[in-house]
Amino acid sequence: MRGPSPPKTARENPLSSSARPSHPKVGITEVARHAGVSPGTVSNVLNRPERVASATRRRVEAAIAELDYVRNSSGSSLRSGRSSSVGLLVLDVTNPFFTEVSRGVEDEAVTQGLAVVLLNSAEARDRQRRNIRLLAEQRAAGAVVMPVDDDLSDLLWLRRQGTAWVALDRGDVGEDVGCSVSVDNLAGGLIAGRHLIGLGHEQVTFLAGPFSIEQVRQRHEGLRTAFAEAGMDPGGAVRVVERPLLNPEQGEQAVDAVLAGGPRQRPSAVLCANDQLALGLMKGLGRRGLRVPDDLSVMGYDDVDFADLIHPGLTTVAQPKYRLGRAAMRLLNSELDHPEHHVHERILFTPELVVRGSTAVHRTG
Amino acid sequence: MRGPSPPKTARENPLSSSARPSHPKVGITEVARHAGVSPGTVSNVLNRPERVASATRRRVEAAIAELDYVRNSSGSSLRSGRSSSVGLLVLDVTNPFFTEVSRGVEDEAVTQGLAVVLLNSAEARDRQRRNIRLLAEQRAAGAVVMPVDDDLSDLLWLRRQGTAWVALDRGDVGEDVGCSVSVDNLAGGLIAGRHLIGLGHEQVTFLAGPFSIEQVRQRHEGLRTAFAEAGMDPGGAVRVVERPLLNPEQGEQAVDAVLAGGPRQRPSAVLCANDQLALGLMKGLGRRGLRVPDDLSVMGYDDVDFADLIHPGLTTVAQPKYRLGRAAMRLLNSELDHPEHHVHERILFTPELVVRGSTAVHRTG
DNA sequence: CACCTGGGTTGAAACGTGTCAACGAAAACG
DNA sequence: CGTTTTCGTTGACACGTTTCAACCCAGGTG
Repeated sequence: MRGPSPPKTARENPLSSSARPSHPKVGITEVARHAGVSPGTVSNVLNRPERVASATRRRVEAAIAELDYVRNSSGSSLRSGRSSSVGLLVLDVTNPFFTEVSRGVEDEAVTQGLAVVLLNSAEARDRQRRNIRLLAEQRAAGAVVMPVDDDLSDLLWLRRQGTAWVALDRGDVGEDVGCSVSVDNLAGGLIAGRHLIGLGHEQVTFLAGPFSIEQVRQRHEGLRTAFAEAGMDPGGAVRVVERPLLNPEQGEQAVDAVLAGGPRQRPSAVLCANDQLALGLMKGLGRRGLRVPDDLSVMGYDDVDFADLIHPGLTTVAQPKYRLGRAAMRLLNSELDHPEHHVHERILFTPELVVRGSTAVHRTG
Repeated sequence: MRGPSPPKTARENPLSSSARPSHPKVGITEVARHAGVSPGTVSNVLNRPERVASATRRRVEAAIAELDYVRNSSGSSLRSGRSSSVGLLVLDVTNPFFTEVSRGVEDEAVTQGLAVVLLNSAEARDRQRRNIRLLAEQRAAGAVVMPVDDDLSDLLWLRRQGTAWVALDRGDVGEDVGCSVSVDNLAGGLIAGRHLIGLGHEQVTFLAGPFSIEQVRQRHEGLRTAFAEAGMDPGGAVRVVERPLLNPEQGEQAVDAVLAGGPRQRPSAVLCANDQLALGLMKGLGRRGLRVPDDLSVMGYDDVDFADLIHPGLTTVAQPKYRLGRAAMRLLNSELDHPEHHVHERILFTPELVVRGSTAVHRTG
C-alpha cells in the first residue's frame, strides 16, 4: 500500500537525515547474523531470556540496540496464532464513565505486557458488530466488552473464533457463557429510591435510557422495589420517561416529558439512569427557570467526575469504575493464562449513595 | 501464549456447541479448495474484486460464507509490510475535547477501510514513547498524534520506521517534518482577551497548564497581545498561575493561588487554558463562597460539551473539535495514498468566542 | 574410559497472506 | 485463418516470526 520509494530503485530515503539510516529491513535474522548466532536464539532472547546463556544474550542485545531492531508483531502473531493485544469494546467513548473504566483496564493490562486497543460501539449494534469482526481478524488475545444489548450472538461467535472475553457491566451473561463483572444495579436503584423516599418524595419519574439495556431495566426495578418496600404502590408512584440514548442532549430534550402530566402526577423528584442524562435534564430545567433542588430534586447514576463539579452537586449512585475495569482485565488475564482449567466467574460490586446538593426534602403543598 | 488445548491432542472444543463447529483452521487456501479455484484468486476477490470474473467471484463468496472464513490480518500485513490500522495517540482519553476529536478521526478513517486504535499518553512522556513503539511494532499504516511536548524525536524515529503521521493541535511542527492541523491559539487568546477587556477587566489571571505545551504558551501570548493592543501593560495586567496538568482537580487546587496577592493584584477575571481547569476552578470558588461571575469572571477554552451544561454556562473559546479530527485523518489518508509526491501541509482553523454566563462586566469599586 | 545428563544452540519447517510472472483461452484484428 | 490483445486465473515464492526435534559439548557418574 505504501511503497516508500519507486519500487526497484533502492534510492536513499531523504527523510532519514539524522542518525543512522536504519537499514529498511532489520529482522530477527539480520540481528542473528550480526550477533553471530541463529535466528532461533534471537527469538529466545526476546521471549524467554532465561533460557539463553548470559554471554550470548548480551551479545544479541547489543546487536538489537545497534541495528535499532524493532520486532514485527505481524510475524509473531501469525506464527503463534494469537496477537498480544486485547480489545476494550466500549459503549461510548464520550461518556466519562467508560474512560474511567478504561484506565483500570489499561493499568492491569500493562502488567501482563498486553496492549489495549480501545474500540467504540457508540451504542450502535452494527458498530459493535464491526468491531467484534475486527477483533477476530486481528486474532486478538481477548477482549473486555460492554455489550450494546441482550443479543450476545456476536460475542459467542467471537469466542468460537478463539478470542476470549469478559463482559463488563452486564451481570446477566450466564456463567456458562463467559465471565462478567458488574455492579448491582438492583441495589443501586434501591438505595436511590430509599434516599428519595426518605426525603418525602411520593411521586418520582425515572428518566430512562433504552430498556433494551439491562442496567436500565434493573435500576428501574430497584427503584420500584424501594417504593413497594415503603408500602407505596410503585405503579402509581414512579412514572417512566424513556429515551433512545444515554447522553446529555437526550436529557435536555426530555424536560417536557418529565414535567408533563396533570398536577397530580407531576413528579417532585427525578432519578436519571445516568449522570449524563441528569446533566442535560438540569440544563433544560434551568432554561425553564426551574431551580434544582427547590422545584425538583434530581438524581444521577454513575458518579462521573463532573457530578462533583457542577452546581448544585449531583446526588448520584457511585460505581467503582476504576476497580471495575481492573477486575475485568484481571479475570481476562486468568482465562488467558489457564484456558484449560478456567471456569467462568461472576463478580458483583456494590454501588454507593453519594448525596450532594441536587436532592432536597419534598416541600409538600 | 495460549495453547487452546493440550498440544498434540486435537480434542473437540466443548465451547463450540451451537452452530457449525467452524473448523478451527479456515484460511484462504481452504476457501480456494472449497470453491475450486486457486488461493491467488481468493486473495483477489478479497482485495481487488473487480479483477475477477463475476461468476467465480460469486462462487468464492459463497465458499467464504459457508466456511465462515475470517481474514487473518497478521498474515496480510506481514506480507504487505504494512497493517491497515492507524493509531490515534491522544493526550488524555478523559478529556472530552479529545474524545470529540476521535469521533472525527474515526468517521474519516472508515471511509478508507482503516481501523482506528486509540492510544492514551495520559500526558506522560514515557507512555507516549511506549505507544509510539507499539505503533512501530504493529507496522501501523499511520497515526494521528497529539504530542505531549516539544520533543519530537520519537516521532521522527517513528517516521523513519515507515509510519507516517500528522500532528494534531500542534502547529509548530515544521512542514519539513510532517503535516499538522491545529487551531490558531494566538487568535484564541486574543479574542478571549478582547472579550475580557471589553467587559472592563483590567487585572486578569491566566490559569495555565504546563508551559511545555505549545498551546498553553500561545494562548497566553494572545492574551497578552490583547492587553498591549488596548494600550495596557501586559506585564502588570496579566498574572500567570501554572499547573502541571490540565484537569479539573488541578483547577480546583489552584483557587488559592488565583486569589492570592494583595488587593491591588487580585484579578477580576480568570482565563483558563482549558475548560477542564475552568470547571475545577469554578467548583473551588463555589466552596469558598465566591459567586461566578459576580465576584469573579471565569473563561474556559475548548468549548467541550459540558461548558454549556453547567450553571452558569461557561464563556469559552470554541475549537472545531470534530472537524479537527476529520481534517487530520484526511491529510493522513492523502499521504498514505500518494507517499511519493506528497508534500506536508499545515491546516490552521480559527477559534470562535462563545459567550455564556460565566463572564460579566467588571463592577469597579 | 564409556556413558549418561542436561543446558545451549541450531536449522528447518510452518503460520496465512499478497504479488507477480507466466499461462490459457477467448476475443479482436488484419 | 493466423496473429495479436485482453482478460482471468494459476502457482510458487516471500514476508518475519515461533517452535521443536536434533545436536553439540562440557561436566558428572559409574
